[in-house]
Amino acid sequence: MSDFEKRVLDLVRRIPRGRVTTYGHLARAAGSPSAARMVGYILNRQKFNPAIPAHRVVNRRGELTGRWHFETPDLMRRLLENEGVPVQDNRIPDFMQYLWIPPMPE
DNA sequence: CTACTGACTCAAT
DNA sequence: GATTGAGCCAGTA
Repeated sequence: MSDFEKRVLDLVRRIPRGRVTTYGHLARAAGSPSAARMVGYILNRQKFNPAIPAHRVVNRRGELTGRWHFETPDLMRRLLENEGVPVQDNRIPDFMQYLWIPPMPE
C-alpha cells in the first residue's frame, strides 16, 4: 500500500459527519494534485472497510458518481441523507455549503 | 512488454 | 453552458 493511498484513506476517515469532500481535494491534500482518479480507485478497493466513509466523497460538482460501486445504487444517497446531506437527482444541491476541505500538508 | 480502463480534473475551444 | 484532449497511475488482460 503506497504512502499516497494511506494518506488518502486517513483523510477520508477524517471527513466529519454531515460533510462531504471531493476527489480532487483529497488528491491535492494527499500530495498528488492531479491524481483525482486514483482516489476513486483507492476507495473502490476499500469499499468493504466500514471505517472508510466513502459515501462522503463526491466529484467537484457534488455529483454522487461513485454510487454504482456501493452494494445498491441508492445506498450512497441514503447514507448521505441519513447524515443530513440532501441529495437530489444524484447531486447535492448547493453542495459547497457541505464541502469539507481536507487539511493541507505544509 | 503493450494496450486499455477508470468513484476525476483542468484548460482550451 | 458543452465538448475535447491531456494528465494522472494502479490494475488487468
